[in-house]
Amino acid sequence: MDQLITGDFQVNGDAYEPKTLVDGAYRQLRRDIIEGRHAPGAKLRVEHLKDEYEVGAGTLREALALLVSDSLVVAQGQRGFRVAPISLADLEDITRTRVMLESEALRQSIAHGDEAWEGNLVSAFHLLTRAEEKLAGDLDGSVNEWEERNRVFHETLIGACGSRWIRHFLAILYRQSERYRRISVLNRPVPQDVHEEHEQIFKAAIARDADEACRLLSGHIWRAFHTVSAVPEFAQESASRKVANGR
Amino acid sequence: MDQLITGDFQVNGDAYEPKTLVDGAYRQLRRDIIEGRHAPGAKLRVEHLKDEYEVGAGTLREALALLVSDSLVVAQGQRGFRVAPISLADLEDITRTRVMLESEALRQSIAHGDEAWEGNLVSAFHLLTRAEEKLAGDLDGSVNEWEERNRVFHETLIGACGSRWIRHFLAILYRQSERYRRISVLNRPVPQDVHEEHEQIFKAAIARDADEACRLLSGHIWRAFHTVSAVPEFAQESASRKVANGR
DNA sequence: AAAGCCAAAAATCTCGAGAAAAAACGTTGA
DNA sequence: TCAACGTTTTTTCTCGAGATTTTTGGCTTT
Repeated sequence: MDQLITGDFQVNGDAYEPKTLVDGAYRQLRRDIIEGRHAPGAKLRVEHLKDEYEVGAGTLREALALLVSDSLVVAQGQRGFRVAPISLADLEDITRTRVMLESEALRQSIAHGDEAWEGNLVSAFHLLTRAEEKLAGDLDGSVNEWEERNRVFHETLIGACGSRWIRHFLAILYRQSERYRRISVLNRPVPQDVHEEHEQIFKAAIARDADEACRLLSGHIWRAFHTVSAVPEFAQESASRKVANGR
Repeated sequence: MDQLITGDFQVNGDAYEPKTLVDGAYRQLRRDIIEGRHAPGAKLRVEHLKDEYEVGAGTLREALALLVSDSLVVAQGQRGFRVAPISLADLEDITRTRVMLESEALRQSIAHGDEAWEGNLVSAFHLLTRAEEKLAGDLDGSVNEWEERNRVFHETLIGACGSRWIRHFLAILYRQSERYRRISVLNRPVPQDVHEEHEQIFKAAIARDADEACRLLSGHIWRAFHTVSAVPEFAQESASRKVANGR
Protein backbone atom coordinates (compact mmCIF):
# COMPACT_ATOMS: atom_id res chain seq x y z
CA MET A 1 0.00 0.00 0.00
CA ASP A 2 1.16 3.48 -0.79
CA GLN A 3 2.59 5.67 1.91
CA LEU A 4 0.08 8.41 2.51
CA ILE A 5 1.65 11.72 3.29
CA THR A 6 -0.94 12.48 5.91
CA GLY A 7 -1.15 8.98 7.30
CA ASP A 8 -1.37 8.06 10.93
CA PHE A 9 1.61 6.76 12.78
CA GLN A 10 5.03 6.16 11.37
CA VAL A 11 5.48 2.48 12.16
CA ASN A 12 9.11 2.08 11.23
CA GLY A 13 11.63 4.03 13.24
CA ASP A 14 13.25 5.62 10.21
CA ALA A 15 13.36 9.38 10.05
CA TYR A 16 10.56 10.58 7.82
CA GLU A 17 11.60 12.72 4.90
CA PRO A 18 8.80 15.05 3.81
CA LYS A 19 8.18 14.79 0.10
CA THR A 20 6.61 18.20 -0.29
CA LEU A 21 6.75 21.55 1.46
CA VAL A 22 3.12 21.26 2.44
CA ASP A 23 3.81 17.95 4.09
CA GLY A 24 6.87 19.32 5.85
CA ALA A 25 5.03 22.34 7.18
CA TYR A 26 2.15 20.10 8.24
CA ARG A 27 4.40 17.80 10.29
CA GLN A 28 6.35 20.65 11.84
CA LEU A 29 3.22 22.56 12.70
CA ARG A 30 1.58 19.47 14.15
CA ARG A 31 4.55 18.82 16.36
CA ASP A 32 4.67 22.43 17.50
CA ILE A 33 1.02 22.35 18.46
CA ILE A 34 1.23 19.02 20.26
CA GLU A 35 4.29 20.13 22.17
CA GLY A 36 2.62 23.36 23.14
CA ARG A 37 4.79 25.84 21.25
CA HIS A 38 1.54 27.18 19.87
CA ALA A 39 -0.73 27.60 22.87
CA PRO A 40 -4.25 26.17 22.81
CA GLY A 41 -6.72 28.70 21.47
CA ALA A 42 -3.95 30.88 20.03
CA LYS A 43 -4.52 32.56 16.72
CA LEU A 44 -2.50 31.15 13.84
CA ARG A 45 -1.68 34.12 11.63
CA VAL A 46 -0.60 33.02 8.22
CA GLU A 47 1.50 36.13 7.69
CA HIS A 48 3.69 35.39 10.70
CA LEU A 49 3.81 31.64 10.29
CA LYS A 50 4.87 31.65 6.67
CA ASP A 51 8.09 33.37 7.69
CA GLU A 52 8.60 31.07 10.66
CA TYR A 53 8.18 27.94 8.58
CA GLU A 54 9.76 29.43 5.48
CA VAL A 55 7.00 28.62 3.02
CA GLY A 56 4.52 30.61 0.95
CA ALA A 57 1.18 31.73 2.29
CA GLY A 58 -0.81 29.30 0.16
CA THR A 59 1.39 26.42 1.22
CA LEU A 60 0.90 27.20 4.87
CA ARG A 61 -2.83 27.52 4.43
CA GLU A 62 -2.91 24.05 2.92
CA ALA A 63 -0.93 22.66 5.83
CA LEU A 64 -3.38 24.27 8.24
CA ALA A 65 -6.29 22.75 6.34
CA LEU A 66 -4.72 19.34 6.80
CA LEU A 67 -4.44 19.97 10.53
CA VAL A 68 -8.16 20.55 10.76
CA SER A 69 -8.42 16.83 10.08
CA ASP A 70 -6.72 15.93 13.32
CA SER A 71 -8.84 18.45 15.18
CA LEU A 72 -5.68 20.19 16.23
CA VAL A 73 -6.69 23.36 14.39
CA VAL A 74 -10.11 24.89 13.94
CA ALA A 75 -11.07 27.12 11.05
CA GLN A 76 -13.54 29.94 11.52
CA GLY A 77 -14.86 31.18 8.21
CA GLN A 78 -13.35 34.53 7.23
CA ARG A 79 -11.65 34.75 10.61
CA GLY A 80 -8.64 32.58 10.09
CA PHE A 81 -7.29 29.59 11.96
CA ARG A 82 -6.84 28.89 15.65
CA VAL A 83 -5.17 26.19 17.67
CA ALA A 84 -7.90 23.91 18.97
CA PRO A 85 -8.76 24.86 22.54
CA ILE A 86 -8.38 22.45 25.41
CA SER A 87 -10.45 21.77 28.49
CA LEU A 88 -10.66 19.20 31.22
CA ALA A 89 -14.08 18.16 29.95
CA ASP A 90 -12.57 17.55 26.53
CA LEU A 91 -9.78 15.45 27.98
CA GLU A 92 -12.30 13.40 29.90
CA ASP A 93 -14.20 12.76 26.69
CA ILE A 94 -10.97 11.90 24.87
CA THR A 95 -9.98 9.55 27.67
CA ARG A 96 -13.32 7.78 27.88
CA THR A 97 -13.49 7.29 24.11
CA ARG A 98 -9.90 6.19 23.98
CA VAL A 99 -10.40 3.61 26.71
CA MET A 100 -13.34 2.14 24.82
CA LEU A 101 -11.55 1.99 21.47
CA GLU A 102 -8.20 0.92 22.84
CA SER A 103 -9.76 -1.89 24.89
CA GLU A 104 -11.48 -3.25 21.83
CA ALA A 105 -8.33 -2.86 19.76
CA LEU A 106 -6.17 -4.57 22.35
CA ARG A 107 -8.62 -7.44 22.60
CA GLN A 108 -8.48 -7.97 18.85
CA SER A 109 -4.74 -7.55 18.82
CA ILE A 110 -4.23 -10.19 21.48
CA ALA A 111 -6.61 -12.51 19.68
CA HIS A 112 -5.03 -12.16 16.25
CA GLY A 113 -1.43 -11.19 16.98
CA ASP A 114 1.16 -13.59 15.59
CA GLU A 115 4.76 -14.16 16.66
CA ALA A 116 5.97 -11.18 14.63
CA TRP A 117 3.65 -9.03 16.70
CA GLU A 118 5.06 -10.50 19.90
CA GLY A 119 8.53 -9.72 18.63
CA ASN A 120 7.64 -6.12 17.88
CA LEU A 121 6.07 -5.78 21.29
CA VAL A 122 9.11 -7.15 23.09
CA SER A 123 11.28 -4.74 21.14
CA ALA A 124 9.05 -1.74 21.80
CA PHE A 125 8.84 -2.52 25.50
CA HIS A 126 12.58 -2.90 25.76
CA LEU A 127 13.25 0.45 24.09
CA LEU A 128 10.65 2.08 26.29
CA THR A 129 12.27 0.61 29.38
CA ARG A 130 15.64 2.01 28.37
CA ALA A 131 14.11 5.40 27.78
CA GLU A 132 12.49 5.29 31.21
CA GLU A 133 15.85 4.51 32.79
CA LYS A 134 17.37 7.52 31.07
CA LEU A 135 14.44 9.60 32.21
CA ALA A 136 15.03 8.54 35.81
CA GLY A 137 18.64 9.57 35.30
CA ASP A 138 17.29 13.04 34.67
CA LEU A 139 18.77 13.55 31.23
CA ASP A 140 17.16 16.57 29.76
CA GLY A 141 16.72 15.70 26.11
CA SER A 142 15.33 12.27 26.86
CA VAL A 143 11.73 13.42 27.29
CA ASN A 144 11.15 13.51 23.56
CA GLU A 145 12.68 10.10 23.20
CA TRP A 146 10.45 8.74 25.93
CA GLU A 147 7.37 10.28 24.32
CA GLU A 148 8.30 8.72 21.01
CA ARG A 149 8.88 5.27 22.45
CA ASN A 150 5.81 5.44 24.62
CA ARG A 151 3.83 6.16 21.48
CA VAL A 152 5.43 3.27 19.63
CA PHE A 153 4.75 0.92 22.56
CA HIS A 154 1.07 1.78 22.67
CA GLU A 155 0.87 1.64 18.90
CA THR A 156 2.51 -1.78 18.84
CA LEU A 157 0.17 -3.09 21.53
CA ILE A 158 -2.79 -2.63 19.23
CA GLY A 159 -0.76 -3.22 16.09
CA ALA A 160 -2.38 -6.58 15.36
CA CYS A 161 -5.88 -5.14 15.59
CA GLY A 162 -7.48 -5.77 12.23
CA SER A 163 -9.50 -2.57 12.14
CA ARG A 164 -7.82 0.27 10.29
CA TRP A 165 -10.54 2.66 11.37
CA ILE A 166 -10.08 1.99 15.06
CA ARG A 167 -6.35 2.47 14.68
CA HIS A 168 -6.96 5.68 12.75
CA PHE A 169 -9.24 7.10 15.41
CA LEU A 170 -6.87 6.05 18.15
CA ALA A 171 -4.03 7.83 16.38
CA ILE A 172 -6.07 11.03 16.45
CA LEU A 173 -7.02 10.60 20.09
CA TYR A 174 -3.46 9.76 21.06
CA ARG A 175 -2.19 13.01 19.57
CA GLN A 176 -4.86 14.90 21.44
CA SER A 177 -3.91 13.23 24.71
CA GLU A 178 -0.29 14.02 24.09
CA ARG A 179 -1.03 17.73 24.10
CA TYR A 180 -2.43 17.48 27.59
CA ARG A 181 0.30 15.18 28.83
CA ARG A 182 2.96 17.61 27.59
CA ILE A 183 1.47 20.20 29.88
CA SER A 184 1.39 17.95 32.89
CA VAL A 185 4.96 16.70 32.45
CA LEU A 186 6.18 20.28 32.49
CA ASN A 187 5.17 20.44 36.11
CA ARG A 188 6.03 16.95 37.21
CA PRO A 189 8.23 14.44 35.43
CA VAL A 190 6.89 11.04 34.47
CA PRO A 191 6.12 9.13 37.68
CA GLN A 192 8.08 5.98 38.25
CA ASP A 193 4.89 3.99 38.68
CA VAL A 194 4.32 4.31 34.96
CA HIS A 195 7.11 1.90 34.15
CA GLU A 196 5.55 -0.75 36.35
CA GLU A 197 2.20 -0.22 34.66
CA HIS A 198 3.78 -0.63 31.27
CA GLU A 199 5.47 -3.82 32.40
CA GLN A 200 2.26 -5.31 33.73
CA ILE A 201 0.39 -4.48 30.55
CA PHE A 202 3.23 -5.91 28.50
CA LYS A 203 3.27 -9.17 30.44
CA ALA A 204 -0.50 -9.58 30.28
CA ALA A 205 -0.46 -9.00 26.53
CA ILE A 206 2.28 -11.55 25.93
CA ALA A 207 0.42 -13.99 28.19
CA ARG A 208 -2.63 -13.40 25.97
CA ASP A 209 -4.73 -12.46 28.97
CA ALA A 210 -7.06 -10.03 27.24
CA ASP A 211 -9.27 -9.22 30.21
CA GLU A 212 -6.35 -8.45 32.48
CA ALA A 213 -4.52 -6.48 29.80
CA CYS A 214 -7.57 -4.33 29.10
CA ARG A 215 -8.15 -3.76 32.79
CA LEU A 216 -4.58 -2.61 33.25
CA LEU A 217 -4.56 -0.50 30.11
CA SER A 218 -7.77 1.24 31.09
CA GLY A 219 -6.36 2.03 34.51
CA HIS A 220 -3.20 3.29 32.86
CA ILE A 221 -5.03 5.67 30.56
CA TRP A 222 -7.35 6.94 33.27
CA ARG A 223 -4.40 7.53 35.57
CA ALA A 224 -2.94 9.85 32.96
CA PHE A 225 -6.21 11.76 33.01
CA HIS A 226 -6.10 12.17 36.77
CA THR A 227 -2.50 13.30 36.62
CA VAL A 228 -3.46 16.09 34.26
CA SER A 229 -6.56 17.06 36.20
CA ALA A 230 -4.40 17.58 39.27
CA VAL A 231 -2.38 20.26 37.48
CA PRO A 232 -3.34 23.73 38.76
CA GLU A 233 -3.94 25.17 35.30
CA PHE A 234 -6.72 22.69 34.75
CA ALA A 235 -8.22 22.89 38.20
CA GLN A 236 -8.96 26.54 37.55
CA GLU A 237 -10.18 25.70 34.08
CA SER A 238 -12.94 23.47 35.32
CA ALA A 239 -13.97 26.28 37.66
CA SER A 240 -14.20 28.86 34.86
CA ARG A 241 -16.00 26.56 32.47
CA LYS A 242 -19.20 28.52 32.73
CA VAL A 243 -17.40 31.68 31.62
CA ALA A 244 -15.82 29.93 28.67
CA ASN A 245 -19.26 28.76 27.63
CA GLY A 246 -20.32 32.29 26.76
CA ARG A 247 -19.50 32.55 23.07
CA MET B 1 -20.14 27.91 20.41
CA ASP B 2 -18.83 29.08 17.09
CA GLN B 3 -19.93 27.39 13.93
CA LEU B 4 -16.92 25.64 12.49
CA ILE B 5 -16.80 25.72 8.74
CA THR B 6 -15.55 22.18 8.58
CA GLY B 7 -17.72 20.88 11.38
CA ASP B 8 -19.60 17.61 11.39
CA PHE B 9 -23.27 17.47 10.74
CA GLN B 10 -25.53 20.39 10.15
CA VAL B 11 -28.01 19.96 12.97
CA ASN B 12 -30.55 22.57 11.99
CA GLY B 13 -32.37 22.05 8.75
CA ASP B 14 -31.51 25.47 7.37
CA ALA B 15 -29.65 25.64 4.10
CA TYR B 16 -26.00 26.17 4.79
CA GLU B 17 -24.45 29.22 3.19
CA PRO B 18 -20.73 28.75 2.61
CA LYS B 19 -18.79 31.67 4.00
CA THR B 20 -15.75 31.20 1.80
CA LEU B 21 -14.96 29.73 -1.60
CA VAL B 22 -12.80 27.07 0.01
CA ASP B 23 -15.68 26.01 2.19
CA GLY B 24 -18.06 25.97 -0.75
CA ALA B 25 -15.75 23.89 -2.90
CA TYR B 26 -15.17 21.57 0.05
CA ARG B 27 -18.87 20.91 0.56
CA GLN B 28 -19.60 20.51 -3.12
CA LEU B 29 -16.66 18.19 -3.62
CA ARG B 30 -17.60 16.15 -0.58
CA ARG B 31 -21.11 15.70 -1.84
CA ASP B 32 -19.89 14.73 -5.30
CA ILE B 33 -17.59 12.09 -3.87
CA ILE B 34 -20.19 10.66 -1.52
CA GLU B 35 -22.77 10.50 -4.26
CA GLY B 36 -20.32 8.80 -6.56
CA ARG B 37 -19.89 11.49 -9.20
CA HIS B 38 -16.19 11.08 -8.61
CA ALA B 39 -15.55 7.36 -8.73
CA PRO B 40 -13.60 5.68 -5.91
CA GLY B 41 -9.90 5.59 -6.70
CA ALA B 42 -10.29 8.19 -9.45
CA LYS B 43 -7.58 10.79 -9.86
CA LEU B 44 -8.57 14.30 -8.85
CA ARG B 45 -6.76 16.59 -11.27
CA VAL B 46 -6.62 20.10 -9.94
CA GLU B 47 -6.39 21.58 -13.43
CA HIS B 48 -9.71 20.07 -14.47
CA LEU B 49 -11.52 20.51 -11.18
CA LYS B 50 -10.73 24.18 -10.78
CA ASP B 51 -12.74 24.88 -13.92
CA GLU B 52 -15.55 22.56 -12.89
CA TYR B 53 -15.92 24.18 -9.49
CA GLU B 54 -15.02 27.64 -10.73
CA VAL B 55 -12.29 28.42 -8.22
CA GLY B 56 -8.55 28.98 -8.34
CA ALA B 57 -6.07 26.14 -8.18
CA GLY B 58 -4.87 27.04 -4.69
CA THR B 59 -8.41 27.25 -3.39
CA LEU B 60 -9.25 23.82 -4.75
CA ARG B 61 -6.07 22.35 -3.29
CA GLU B 62 -7.09 23.66 0.11
CA ALA B 63 -10.53 22.11 -0.24
CA LEU B 64 -8.92 18.80 -1.15
CA ALA B 65 -6.67 19.04 1.88
CA LEU B 66 -9.76 19.43 4.04
CA LEU B 67 -11.26 16.32 2.50
CA VAL B 68 -8.27 14.28 3.56
CA SER B 69 -9.64 14.79 7.06
CA ASP B 70 -12.75 12.79 6.33
CA SER B 71 -10.69 10.12 4.61
CA LEU B 72 -12.67 10.75 1.47
CA VAL B 73 -9.54 11.84 -0.39
CA VAL B 74 -6.01 10.52 -0.11
CA ALA B 75 -2.93 12.57 -0.95
CA GLN B 76 0.12 10.91 -2.43
CA GLY B 77 3.16 13.14 -2.15
CA GLN B 78 4.10 14.71 -5.49
CA ARG B 79 1.49 12.59 -7.21
CA GLY B 80 -1.64 14.54 -6.50
CA PHE B 81 -4.94 13.59 -4.96
CA ARG B 82 -7.23 10.60 -5.42
CA VAL B 83 -10.70 9.70 -4.29
CA ALA B 84 -10.33 7.23 -1.43
CA PRO B 85 -10.75 3.70 -2.74
CA ILE B 86 -13.49 1.40 -1.52
CA SER B 87 -13.61 -2.29 -0.79
CA LEU B 88 -15.88 -4.74 0.88
CA ALA B 89 -13.29 -5.33 3.58
CA ASP B 90 -13.25 -1.60 4.28
CA LEU B 91 -17.03 -1.47 4.52
CA GLU B 92 -16.97 -4.38 6.93
CA ASP B 93 -14.48 -2.50 9.09
CA ILE B 94 -16.54 0.65 8.88
CA THR B 95 -19.66 -1.27 9.81
CA ARG B 96 -18.11 -3.07 12.75
CA THR B 97 -16.60 0.12 14.13
CA ARG B 98 -19.80 2.01 13.56
CA VAL B 99 -21.87 -0.58 15.38
CA MET B 100 -19.57 -0.37 18.36
CA LEU B 101 -19.56 3.42 18.53
CA GLU B 102 -23.20 3.89 17.68
CA SER B 103 -24.31 1.36 20.29
CA GLU B 104 -22.37 3.18 22.95
CA ALA B 105 -23.64 6.54 21.74
CA LEU B 106 -27.25 5.37 21.66
CA ARG B 107 -26.94 3.96 25.16
CA GLN B 108 -25.67 7.29 26.45
CA SER B 109 -28.26 9.18 24.46
CA ILE B 110 -31.13 7.13 25.89
CA ALA B 111 -29.71 7.54 29.37
CA HIS B 112 -29.22 11.29 29.22
CA GLY B 113 -31.78 12.43 26.64
CA ASP B 114 -34.31 14.94 27.92
CA GLU B 115 -37.74 15.79 26.57
CA ALA B 116 -36.32 18.13 23.97
CA TRP B 117 -34.39 15.16 22.61
CA GLU B 118 -37.56 13.10 22.49
CA GLY B 119 -39.24 15.91 20.62
CA ASN B 120 -36.45 16.09 18.06
CA LEU B 121 -36.59 12.34 17.62
CA VAL B 122 -40.32 12.30 17.06
CA SER B 123 -39.93 15.03 14.50
CA ALA B 124 -37.03 13.34 12.70
CA PHE B 125 -38.88 10.04 12.58
CA HIS B 126 -41.98 11.66 11.22
CA LEU B 127 -40.10 13.40 8.42
CA LEU B 128 -38.27 10.20 7.61
CA THR B 129 -41.56 8.32 7.44
CA ARG B 130 -42.97 10.86 5.01
CA ALA B 131 -39.87 10.57 2.86
CA GLU B 132 -40.20 6.79 2.85
CA GLU B 133 -43.79 7.07 1.70
CA LYS B 134 -42.69 9.29 -1.17
CA LEU B 135 -39.93 6.85 -1.98
CA ALA B 136 -42.45 4.01 -2.18
CA GLY B 137 -44.43 6.22 -4.53
CA ASP B 138 -41.42 6.08 -6.79
CA LEU B 139 -40.82 9.79 -7.06
CA ASP B 140 -37.45 10.26 -8.63
CA GLY B 141 -35.98 13.22 -6.83
CA SER B 142 -36.97 11.93 -3.41
CA VAL B 143 -33.87 9.76 -2.94
CA ASN B 144 -31.77 12.71 -1.87
CA GLU B 145 -34.47 13.83 0.51
CA TRP B 146 -34.65 10.36 2.02
CA GLU B 147 -30.87 10.22 2.42
CA GLU B 148 -30.92 13.57 4.16
CA ARG B 149 -33.71 12.64 6.54
CA ASN B 150 -32.25 9.22 7.21
CA ARG B 151 -29.04 10.98 8.22
CA VAL B 152 -30.88 13.40 10.46
CA PHE B 153 -32.81 10.55 12.10
CA HIS B 154 -29.65 8.61 12.93
CA GLU B 155 -27.95 11.79 14.04
CA THR B 156 -30.85 12.69 16.29
CA LEU B 157 -30.91 9.21 17.81
CA ILE B 158 -27.45 9.73 19.24
CA GLY B 159 -27.90 13.47 19.64
CA ALA B 160 -28.03 13.33 23.43
CA CYS B 161 -24.80 11.39 23.66
CA GLY B 162 -22.43 13.51 25.71
CA SER B 163 -19.30 12.56 23.85
CA ARG B 164 -18.34 14.98 21.11
CA TRP B 165 -15.60 12.67 19.94
CA ILE B 166 -17.86 9.70 19.44
CA ARG B 167 -20.28 11.87 17.50
CA HIS B 168 -17.38 13.23 15.45
CA PHE B 169 -16.12 9.78 14.55
CA LEU B 170 -19.62 8.58 13.77
CA ALA B 171 -20.10 11.51 11.42
CA ILE B 172 -17.01 10.41 9.51
CA LEU B 173 -18.09 6.78 9.43
CA TYR B 174 -21.60 7.70 8.38
CA ARG B 175 -20.30 9.59 5.36
CA GLN B 176 -18.15 6.65 4.43
CA SER B 177 -21.12 4.27 4.69
CA GLU B 178 -23.19 6.60 2.59
CA ARG B 179 -20.79 6.20 -0.33
CA TYR B 180 -21.38 2.47 -0.33
CA ARG B 181 -25.10 2.76 0.16
CA ARG B 182 -25.36 5.11 -2.79
CA ILE B 183 -23.93 2.37 -4.94
CA SER B 184 -26.31 -0.27 -3.67
CA VAL B 185 -29.42 1.87 -4.05
CA LEU B 186 -28.57 2.43 -7.70
CA ASN B 187 -29.28 -1.23 -8.26
CA ARG B 188 -32.17 -1.73 -5.89
CA PRO B 189 -34.30 0.94 -4.24
CA VAL B 190 -34.54 1.13 -0.47
CA PRO B 191 -36.32 -1.99 0.76
CA GLN B 192 -39.61 -1.47 2.50
CA ASP B 193 -38.36 -3.43 5.50
CA VAL B 194 -36.17 -0.48 6.36
CA HIS B 195 -39.12 1.61 7.44
CA GLU B 196 -40.22 -1.04 9.88
CA GLU B 197 -36.71 -1.25 11.29
CA HIS B 198 -36.62 2.49 11.78
CA GLU B 199 -39.97 2.38 13.52
CA GLN B 200 -38.87 -0.35 15.91
CA ILE B 201 -35.66 1.49 16.75
CA PHE B 202 -37.63 4.68 17.25
CA LYS B 203 -40.11 3.04 19.60
CA ALA B 204 -37.42 1.32 21.63
CA ALA B 205 -35.54 4.60 22.01
CA ILE B 206 -38.62 6.49 23.16
CA ALA B 207 -39.41 3.65 25.56
CA ARG B 208 -35.85 4.06 26.91
CA ASP B 209 -35.13 0.40 26.30
CA ALA B 210 -31.40 0.74 25.61
CA ASP B 211 -30.62 -2.96 25.17
CA GLU B 212 -33.40 -3.49 22.69
CA ALA B 213 -32.65 -0.28 20.81
CA CYS B 214 -28.99 -1.20 20.46
CA ARG B 215 -29.86 -4.70 19.33
CA LEU B 216 -32.19 -3.34 16.66
CA LEU B 217 -29.79 -0.62 15.58
CA SER B 218 -26.92 -3.08 15.23
CA GLY B 219 -29.07 -5.34 13.11
CA HIS B 220 -30.12 -2.36 11.05
CA ILE B 221 -26.56 -1.30 10.32
CA TRP B 222 -25.37 -4.80 9.58
CA ARG B 223 -28.29 -5.36 7.23
CA ALA B 224 -27.09 -2.38 5.21
CA PHE B 225 -23.71 -4.05 4.96
CA HIS B 226 -25.21 -7.28 3.67
CA THR B 227 -27.30 -5.40 1.15
CA VAL B 228 -24.18 -3.82 -0.29
CA SER B 229 -22.19 -7.05 -0.25
CA ALA B 230 -24.89 -8.66 -2.37
CA VAL B 231 -24.32 -6.13 -5.15
CA PRO B 232 -22.42 -7.74 -8.05
CA GLU B 233 -19.76 -5.03 -8.23
CA PHE B 234 -18.65 -5.93 -4.73
CA ALA B 235 -18.94 -9.67 -5.08
CA GLN B 236 -16.30 -9.50 -7.78
CA GLU B 237 -14.30 -7.07 -5.72
CA SER B 238 -13.86 -9.48 -2.86
CA ALA B 239 -12.72 -12.07 -5.40
CA SER B 240 -10.09 -9.77 -6.90
CA ARG B 241 -8.80 -8.54 -3.58
CA LYS B 242 -5.48 -10.29 -4.00
CA VAL B 243 -4.90 -8.46 -7.28
CA ALA B 244 -5.72 -5.11 -5.76
CA ASN B 245 -3.19 -5.80 -3.04
CA GLY B 246 -0.29 -5.66 -5.47
CA ARG B 247 0.48 -1.94 -5.34
C1' DA C 1 9.57 -8.92 -29.91
C1' DA C 2 10.81 -7.13 -25.45
C1' DA C 3 13.34 -4.30 -22.46
C1' DG C 4 15.65 -0.05 -21.47
C1' DC C 5 16.44 4.80 -22.22
C1' DC C 6 15.73 9.57 -23.62
C1' DA C 7 12.81 13.49 -24.72
C1' DA C 8 8.31 15.82 -24.75
C1' DA C 9 4.11 16.74 -22.33
C1' DA C 10 1.19 17.02 -18.52
C1' DA C 11 0.35 17.66 -13.86
C1' DT C 12 1.75 18.98 -9.47
C1' DC C 13 3.66 22.08 -6.32
C1' DT C 14 5.01 26.70 -4.97
C1' DC C 15 5.12 31.62 -4.61
C1' DG C 16 3.94 36.60 -4.47
C1' DA C 17 0.55 40.17 -5.45
C1' DG C 18 -4.18 41.98 -5.49
C1' DA C 19 -9.20 42.01 -3.72
C1' DA C 20 -12.30 41.44 0.15
C1' DA C 21 -13.34 41.13 4.79
C1' DA C 22 -12.66 41.84 9.71
C1' DA C 23 -10.53 44.21 13.50
C1' DA C 24 -8.61 48.34 15.58
C1' DC C 25 -8.68 53.01 16.33
C1' DG C 26 -9.83 57.67 16.81
C1' DT C 27 -13.58 60.93 16.27
C1' DT C 28 -18.02 62.80 16.97
C1' DG C 29 -22.32 63.45 19.32
C1' DA C 30 -25.64 62.77 23.15
C1' DT D 1 -18.60 59.55 30.49
C1' DC D 2 -20.30 56.54 27.36
C1' DA D 3 -21.90 54.88 23.05
C1' DA D 4 -22.12 54.86 18.13
C1' DC D 5 -20.08 55.76 13.76
C1' DG D 6 -16.67 56.10 9.98
C1' DT D 7 -11.91 55.62 8.68
C1' DT D 8 -7.54 53.30 8.84
C1' DT D 9 -4.93 49.26 9.37
C1' DT D 10 -4.30 44.59 9.60
C1' DT D 11 -5.43 39.96 8.15
C1' DT D 12 -7.60 36.78 5.46
C1' DC D 13 -8.86 35.00 1.11
C1' DT D 14 -8.21 34.37 -3.80
C1' DC D 15 -6.02 34.07 -8.20
C1' DG D 16 -2.69 33.33 -12.03
C1' DA D 17 2.06 32.39 -13.45
C1' DG D 18 6.58 30.02 -12.94
C1' DA D 19 9.64 26.05 -11.28
C1' DT D 20 9.91 20.76 -10.29
C1' DT D 21 8.47 16.47 -10.64
C1' DT D 22 6.00 12.70 -12.65
C1' DT D 23 4.15 10.49 -16.54
C1' DT D 24 3.74 9.43 -21.28
C1' DG D 25 5.32 8.22 -25.81
C1' DG D 26 8.64 6.98 -29.06
C1' DC D 27 13.17 5.43 -30.19
C1' DT D 28 17.10 2.57 -29.94
C1' DT D 29 19.36 -1.66 -28.64
C1' DT D 30 19.75 -6.54 -27.48
